[in-house]
Amino acid sequence: MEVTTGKAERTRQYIIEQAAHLFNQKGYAGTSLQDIMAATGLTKGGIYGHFESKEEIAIAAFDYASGIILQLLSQTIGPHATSSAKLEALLEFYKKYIISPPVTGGCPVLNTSVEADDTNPLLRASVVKVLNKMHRSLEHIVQQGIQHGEFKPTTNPEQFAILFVSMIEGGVMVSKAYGKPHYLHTVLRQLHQMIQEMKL
Amino acid sequence: MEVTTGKAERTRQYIIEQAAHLFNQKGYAGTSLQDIMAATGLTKGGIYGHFESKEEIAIAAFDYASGIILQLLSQTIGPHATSSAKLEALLEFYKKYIISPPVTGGCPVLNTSVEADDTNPLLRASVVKVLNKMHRSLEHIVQQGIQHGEFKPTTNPEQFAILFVSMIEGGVMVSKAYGKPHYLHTVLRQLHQMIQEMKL
DNA sequence: TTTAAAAAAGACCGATTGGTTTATTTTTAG
DNA sequence: CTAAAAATAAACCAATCGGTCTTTTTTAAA
Repeated sequence: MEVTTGKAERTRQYIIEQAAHLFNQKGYAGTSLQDIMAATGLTKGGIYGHFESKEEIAIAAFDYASGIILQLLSQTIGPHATSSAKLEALLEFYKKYIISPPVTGGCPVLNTSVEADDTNPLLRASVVKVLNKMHRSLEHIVQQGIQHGEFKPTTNPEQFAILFVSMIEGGVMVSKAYGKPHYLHTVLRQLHQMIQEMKL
Repeated sequence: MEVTTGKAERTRQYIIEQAAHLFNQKGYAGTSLQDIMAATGLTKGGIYGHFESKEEIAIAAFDYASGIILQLLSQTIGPHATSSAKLEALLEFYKKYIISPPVTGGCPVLNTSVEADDTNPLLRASVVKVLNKMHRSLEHIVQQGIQHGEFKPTTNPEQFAILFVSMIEGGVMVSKAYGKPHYLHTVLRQLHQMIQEMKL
């Protein structure tokens, strides 16, 4: 009976973690096996003992990176009772996002989506899965808010979810381009106002 | 006195045009000289007679691609008299954007920004220049709208410009990830509403 | 039409790419 | 403690990378 994690699994996870930061900064095409070798301190043989291809590493790395984000988002909304408190907490989370992103290189969903949408169907599918989770989670929060008489019944949960994700991803892109948090902050302020207007 | 364009200049322009579509789809790192050779029908020698490096091609290609967008945006707002008509015309422009993008691969500003922000300072600088132009143009439209008594004097032009660009870029990213225009359309509808609320 | 100059072809370069194979080391279970 | 198994190193592979150089072709002016 297996109690502790085996060495292989730990090494595999270590490779994924290091690769995630590389891919998120330099992209899939821009990251070489040499880069991953240097970052992990492993040789090619050591790496290919755990993965079949560079693509498999990339997919695992994206799942890991996006998993971190999803987990942090979950932790962020968890402690709050009301829907508006959950949404405001998310805004606060993203306010810190640019200054110290959980995964170096910014938002893995944004980065991977832009690189993969025309070139890598598997990665694109992974991106869509994560976007779906984010949308569903936001829709659920708004839905709850309506049911609890916190938000106007005319509020459209799907519409809000799309706006929330699009605005934040766009704000992250612009802020990263400029290297200034100010742009994302403006977007977050607008989202704050939109949340207020949803309230009864 | 020079009347017509020389052969060299025409070929250079042709390379830039072909490369622009490749870079916009596959990215800088994902596009090889072989790709450009295949797309142009030229050999390496023919290409490097016009450019010193792949990076020089990439920068010229981005300037070309973003130039097309800026020109189309200018043409879009040109014919309209009022500020709100100009802004609504922009929304209409972006509605068609995903279905038939002027440059294959989506938005060059989004694509180049995401790939270059951590890796290529020169390309990033080019992106910032284009973003500045877009922001200034939008600010000017809103400014005019205020001065002509069309928009509320409390309207913040800079804020609107940031929101406009961020929302559209974010909407484009999500729509391209899903392969469905619906997401961008939702964003455009929200922007339409925001424009209405700016009116006196 | 000739001719000098410009443009493009194509061979070539070393370095690097993703990936494989074999030998060696390390781990782990009996 | 030991032997089987797992993990890693390191040499190796063909293909491709971005880029250079020389030769040939094309262009355009005289």
